[in-house]
Amino acid sequence: MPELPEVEVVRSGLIPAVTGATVWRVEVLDERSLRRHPGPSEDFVDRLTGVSLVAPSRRGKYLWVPFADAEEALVVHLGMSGQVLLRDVDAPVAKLTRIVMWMDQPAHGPVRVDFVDQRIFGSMAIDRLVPTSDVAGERIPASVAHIARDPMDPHFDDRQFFDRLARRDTTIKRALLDQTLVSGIGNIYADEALWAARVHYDQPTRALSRPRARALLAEVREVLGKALAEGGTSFDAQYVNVNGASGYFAHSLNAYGRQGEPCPRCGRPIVREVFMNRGSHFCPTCQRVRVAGGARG
DNA sequence: CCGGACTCCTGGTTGC
DNA sequence: TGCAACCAGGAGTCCG
Repeated sequence: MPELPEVEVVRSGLIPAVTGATVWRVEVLDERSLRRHPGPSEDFVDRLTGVSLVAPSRRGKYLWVPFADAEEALVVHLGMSGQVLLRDVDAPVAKLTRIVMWMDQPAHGPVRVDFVDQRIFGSMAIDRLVPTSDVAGERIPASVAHIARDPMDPHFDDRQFFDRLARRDTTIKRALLDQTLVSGIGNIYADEALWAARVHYDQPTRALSRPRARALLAEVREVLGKALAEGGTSFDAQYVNVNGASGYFAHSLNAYGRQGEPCPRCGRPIVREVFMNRGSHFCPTCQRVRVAGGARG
């Protein structure tokens, strides 16, 4: 499940290949990967063929490559299983490849960018760029404008986040996964940050004290930052690859996928419960629901 | 505003 | 061994 760190690895890997590149051919092998493109695949191909690209941007789990005209961008979401692969122009096309783009980059020469996606929850689309509501001169695809800034964004407003969190009548993991409140966090890093901060996934946000909320956000940044660092070290510039949980970050997980194994902090077994139709991994000893004014749950 | 159900999807795993 | 059922879940939409 690609989350912020994995998407950022893809973004940074794409920089040398696509910045200043001109697209000269596009082939859509599976139209389902264009589900979020408003129009038929011919429209996607026509609008992308011949354009020049600038350096890719990211917000949360969304990635986009603006066109040099600054009016539109190629928007990418990896979904559950999406990968962006850089290949030689005549390399064989891998199984499950949904979209293939050929481009020329002045310094790097010809390159092929393949969008591979097993489960097809990911997508590519062309969308117009609109100004952001909070930073002058900054633009974002219209379809991404509703997504909140991520915690690694220099313009992320901590205080506004805490205020919105406190005002919400919901529980903390639901809030962490709500991309309109804070973006980039998925199931894996939510469980990891909650474990690190000793917060139960079903903790009501209104009963989460400001200091504990502050500590949780710090752990979110710690977890994402660590994953970014590990992704950065294992990244091969010739081959942009994302494998999510089974990929490079799996070995450093404390809670996610470790049900039955001892909690690295207290030694008691990690438990997995189904919450929001996905697995929640936590230590029932370290992570307890607290109600306002006391400890219990 | 909130949450639950539903939808999209298929390789790998489990169970009989 | 064969095959069906099940599982993983990001995000949008609809509905109560």
